[in-house]
Amino acid sequence: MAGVSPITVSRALRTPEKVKQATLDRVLEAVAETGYQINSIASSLRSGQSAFVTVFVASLQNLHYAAATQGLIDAFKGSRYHLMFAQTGYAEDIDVELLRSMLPFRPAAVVFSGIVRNPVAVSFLKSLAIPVMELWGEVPDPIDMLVMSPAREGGRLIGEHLVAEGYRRIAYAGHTISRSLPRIEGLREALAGHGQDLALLLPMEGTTEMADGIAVFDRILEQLPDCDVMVFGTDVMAVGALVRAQQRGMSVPDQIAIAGYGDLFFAAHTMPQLTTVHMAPYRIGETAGKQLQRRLNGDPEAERIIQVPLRLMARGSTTRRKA
Amino acid sequence: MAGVSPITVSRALRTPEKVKQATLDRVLEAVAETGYQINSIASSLRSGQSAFVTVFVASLQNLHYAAATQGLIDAFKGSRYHLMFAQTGYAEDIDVELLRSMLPFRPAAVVFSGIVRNPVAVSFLKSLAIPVMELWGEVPDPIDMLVMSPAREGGRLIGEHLVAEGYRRIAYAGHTISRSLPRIEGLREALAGHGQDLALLLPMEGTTEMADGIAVFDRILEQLPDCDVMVFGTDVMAVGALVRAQQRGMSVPDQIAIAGYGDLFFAAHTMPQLTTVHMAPYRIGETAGKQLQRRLNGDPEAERIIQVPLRLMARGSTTRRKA
DNA sequence: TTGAAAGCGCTAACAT
DNA sequence: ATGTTAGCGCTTTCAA
Repeated sequence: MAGVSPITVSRALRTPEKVKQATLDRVLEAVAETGYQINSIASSLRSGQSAFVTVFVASLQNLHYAAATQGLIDAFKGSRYHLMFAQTGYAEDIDVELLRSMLPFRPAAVVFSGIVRNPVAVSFLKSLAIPVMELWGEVPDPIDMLVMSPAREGGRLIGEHLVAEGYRRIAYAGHTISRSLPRIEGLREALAGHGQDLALLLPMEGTTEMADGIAVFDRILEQLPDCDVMVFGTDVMAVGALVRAQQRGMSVPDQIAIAGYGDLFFAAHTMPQLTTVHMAPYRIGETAGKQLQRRLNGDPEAERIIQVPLRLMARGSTTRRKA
Repeated sequence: MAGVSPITVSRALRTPEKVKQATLDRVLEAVAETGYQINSIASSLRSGQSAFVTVFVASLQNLHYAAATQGLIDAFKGSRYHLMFAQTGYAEDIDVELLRSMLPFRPAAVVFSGIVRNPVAVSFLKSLAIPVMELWGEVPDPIDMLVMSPAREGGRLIGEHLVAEGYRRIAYAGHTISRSLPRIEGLREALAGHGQDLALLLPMEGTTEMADGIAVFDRILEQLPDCDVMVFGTDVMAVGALVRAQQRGMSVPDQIAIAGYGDLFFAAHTMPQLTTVHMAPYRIGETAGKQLQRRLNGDPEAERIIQVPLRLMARGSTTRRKA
């Protein structure tokens, strides 16, 4: 229709600078008129260049993961890459079978909302020789690229804050393994710097819903009756604890202080407002998407490891009205 | 390696029943040994059978959408289809440009987390002749398939409940257009059945965050000082209002009752617990995924329109201790 | 039950 | 600056 060969159309669309202006105009006009849409499948097959980035997200019902995923989507908006959901699974226990299931699409890169720990999966991913992006975790040796939230620093910030506020009988409840471990270590380091330590460490590796916070509040007070502050692995549990404190008529923070982690949307609106650590999950995903694209575009400057800073949100649930 | 031609390998993997057992065994062994992975791109190109389902989700940071998306992902787990994120956009104002951007991948179906209203987009989608799944909305004429939450019924449930509890000066604040309109209509219908109507309708079409609920609480009382119950379009705003009531020292529900919509995870844990309507968003996505697969597999029984029932969660924020 | 030939729509490589 | 040829890896079609 434009009186040119197929390859010229291909060039007009992919590398317009290699086509004479007049030809380009005719091609584009014909494209517009016919509503021609390139067939990416054929294009990928011939060029060997896949346009897919596979994304492993454990659960979109986790607000942090959802926000990070949205940041990732937004970062890829307008790019030539398209995001594909993988058959979901927790990054921590991804197995090779799950990874193989994405291979038929020859993804250009893979993103995990988490850290891949299974050594077989790790070496498999390395063998693929495509960019691999991990999120969140504080690990020294990522598979390839990593955008992390410095959890150890987060724990330290809480610890310093609690010591400064004069708390002495400190309990922690929540996840203690993998992603949460550095946070607890940071917390204990900060306490140790002032000759203190956690008075109680209550590991809860399963779900952490509001009801768990409500239940664990009582358990902590049973095991540590003179506890003066409870630190939770997630804001959701912390809010559960706030509710339970109110139910039991205990004043927060005077009789019992409460801190969370994550700064979810309600944390600034509880009564009292919840002390927590802000992680900027959207920015984590967005940063990961941008870095990954630089890498995919062959930018040699693209850094492998990026930290997204977090911030202590010291609020009323731990802030004592000084006497 | 198995001593057979490529086509036999193809058959062994796609239609094993058409291959002799002995041959099949040899092929599968060779596949296992070599780690052969089919190239889905080549497969799709030749067969014309796409393995992609494109998903338009406005925002994963919306808990309902995130849950529905997770349901969708889980429903497609283990199937031959893979979900692709579209360049996000609100289904309500999707334009044809956005739709065209997915065409290069020749998707087998499209899913919208919402209802497509733009008439140009609607006719474009119809012209594609692939299954189109819309979610949530209560519309009589979906493009193709629809899994909906009967919002009119939801509004009616709230209305009947409020009348039964004896409320008279009823205010509604929140979205009033598109998806929210049937809910308001249902609410007003229920009230009308008892000779009542909304005393105040406060349209809020933008964001609806906790801070908005806090702010709008005051606005409602300014405009309707003798308001006895506030109904909000989302639980998030309703919780903001709960917080504001407590700040102002107003007892809920005695001085002012509050109801939300959506039954988010915190609704059963506020003080008092929040009256709201449960929508089962995960189930909406999951149902959509399952129905769509039946359709893609050519099942003539696959229904086009499915309702996922909702449930009134009458809780303390509107339940008067009867005298 | 298996295979040979052809071709899906595009683009790399090599002309011109 | 444009075109010719070939072929990406599979599966459809037809044949044996």
